[in-house]
Amino acid sequence: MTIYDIAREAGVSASTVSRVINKRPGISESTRKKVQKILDEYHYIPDVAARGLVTQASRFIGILIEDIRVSHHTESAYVIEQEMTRQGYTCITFSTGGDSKKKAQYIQILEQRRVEGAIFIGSMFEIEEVKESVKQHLSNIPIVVMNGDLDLPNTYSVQTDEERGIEEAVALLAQKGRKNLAYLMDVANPANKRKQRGFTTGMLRLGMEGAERMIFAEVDGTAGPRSSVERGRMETVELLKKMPAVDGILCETDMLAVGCMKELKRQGIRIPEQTAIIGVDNTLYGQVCSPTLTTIDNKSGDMSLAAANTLMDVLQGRPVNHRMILPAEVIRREST
Amino acid sequence: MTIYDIAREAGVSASTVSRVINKRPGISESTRKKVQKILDEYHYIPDVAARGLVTQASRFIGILIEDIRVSHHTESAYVIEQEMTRQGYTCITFSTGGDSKKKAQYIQILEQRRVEGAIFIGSMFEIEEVKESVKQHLSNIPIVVMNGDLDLPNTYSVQTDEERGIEEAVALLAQKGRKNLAYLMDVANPANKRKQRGFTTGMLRLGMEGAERMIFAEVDGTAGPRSSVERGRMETVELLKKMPAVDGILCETDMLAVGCMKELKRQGIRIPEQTAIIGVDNTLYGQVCSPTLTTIDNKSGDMSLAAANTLMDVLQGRPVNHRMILPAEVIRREST
DNA sequence: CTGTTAGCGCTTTCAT
DNA sequence: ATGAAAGCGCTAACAG
Repeated sequence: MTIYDIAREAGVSASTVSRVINKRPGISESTRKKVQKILDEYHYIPDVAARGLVTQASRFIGILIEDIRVSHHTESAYVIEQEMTRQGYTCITFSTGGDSKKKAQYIQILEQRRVEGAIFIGSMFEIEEVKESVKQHLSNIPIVVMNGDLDLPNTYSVQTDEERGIEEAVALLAQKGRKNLAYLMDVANPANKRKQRGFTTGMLRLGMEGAERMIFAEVDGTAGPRSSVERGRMETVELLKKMPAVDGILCETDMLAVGCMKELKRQGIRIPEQTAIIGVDNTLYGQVCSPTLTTIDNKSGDMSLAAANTLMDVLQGRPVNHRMILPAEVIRREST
Repeated sequence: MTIYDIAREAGVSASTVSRVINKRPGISESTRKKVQKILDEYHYIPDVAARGLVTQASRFIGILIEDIRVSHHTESAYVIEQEMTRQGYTCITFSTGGDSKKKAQYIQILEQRRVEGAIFIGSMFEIEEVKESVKQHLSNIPIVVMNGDLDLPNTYSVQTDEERGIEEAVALLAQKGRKNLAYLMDVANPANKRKQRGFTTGMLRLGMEGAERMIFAEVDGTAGPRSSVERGRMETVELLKKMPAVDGILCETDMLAVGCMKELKRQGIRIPEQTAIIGVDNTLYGQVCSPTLTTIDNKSGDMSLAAANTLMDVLQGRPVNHRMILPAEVIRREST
């Protein structure tokens, strides 16, 4: 079914049909009715790709995520997709994985599809290869980076102040009388570097010595949820050997914290009496485990909405800041 | 940058450039090199929509999910997207929500985008409105329904035998000496109806009387992960009132089971000594909670792969069965 | 108010 | 081996 088939059937020209479809003014009510009837009869739906070819608008938005299975990424993808769909755009979403070459490949796919804008979810996109690829392939469409920054004329950054959130968490631990704090790290990426800095400054600010020494182990690789739990467990084994007096542990992610708690419980260490635990992300896992987990909520829902809105603003020519920072919030539960 | 710009720059015709891009034979090595050089220089990427217009192939696959935030749906979307991307297709994924009218709307969007195939994830698509909409808008492309069936000439069904899995779970409970079994239900949908039937037959087969009476409460609405946990908790409150002697509870989903366990623990009921619990879905939540949850693995990863493969098979003209059923597996953990 | 024409970026005969 | 021309389904001037 093409517009010509409809036109022939209705005894009018293709442009008239087009006008009816697009609700353009300047058409007699009678022809409109006549054409609409045929349209309905055949359940005609226009080919938006063909339309896009002439209007030069794909109505596509590209979304790149490192791994959609990570729960706060899922949440982000969901919020953005809902919002964009509501605005008449269609989202093309890819889980790129950790590999930077692959990220560049996906950027090419976005160009192939002529997306009108893009959102990159996660600080792992804050790397040189991506920046270069964006310059080459997506330099004239707006791109919003969540929890990261690419610092290009066409990129916008929406972040949560996790660094500050971690500082507050350190303060909370200190206030609870904890003296021997450790920081458990997950995968190395820019956002996590910022969190780590938050721990260091938080410690220094409270006059706690040897912050460096207390930072634990850095691991490379991909941050799958299942692997993070296991890593948390293993890091805790090591931690307890090196620092038996530890009484407060700050974990870079909830999943890490969940693994950490598993091991502490296995060794008969009571939470929070002997050791307090704090995670990051405010996932459902932190509510499901027991004791329930104190966590730093990085407001991924708010951030996602802000990202979607920012993109729409740029797309519709409204003025927008290139950087936007939302506050994080410490959510207190049983583990502290 | 269009193919004509490249052609002019290289001093050849557009068709020659097209031939180089598509690696067609019958072109001299020298022109190929010359053209390729310009192509690389300008980082040229073809517009697949324009290509699709002439080749009549969008290379799009549509994916409809009720809610991508439900963890086994996320997993499915991930597996399918990876597989399809590997095959050169691009996925357009939508979270449709529970509303059946909305589902029909999304089907229209898939037609607008001229997807070449589609996968519907979840039994909630097994409804008349969807079937009608598919007949009207997607009657000539292959559609794979996961965990459900639409029973149309162009639809294919891939399912896990959860019914049988539940039967086995009932047998496990009986074998552990449990006499007073209850079945906690989540949201009403076709897949859950099948599970419920599994419980009933499982009970009857073991000669356990009054199966009906033991089936608990049916709730309508959307099955968000957070709401399911809360519902599990509340249903358990009711259950313990009506059936204080309950010593084995089968929950329709892990999330429900997690909520159920939360309440049992709150009331000081020991798991599994006093009451054994079994969930469905084999989510990470079941590994994170304590005690860890015995669950029925519905193999969503396998099912997703099977769905993706089935779709590819049809797309490439290989013979395919219209129905495919995979076995479920009971995973034993601490809660039994 | 409606039809004719051209063209979006690409591929594909058909000539040469 | 290469180019010219037509056309995919649609919209957008421009006429009338």
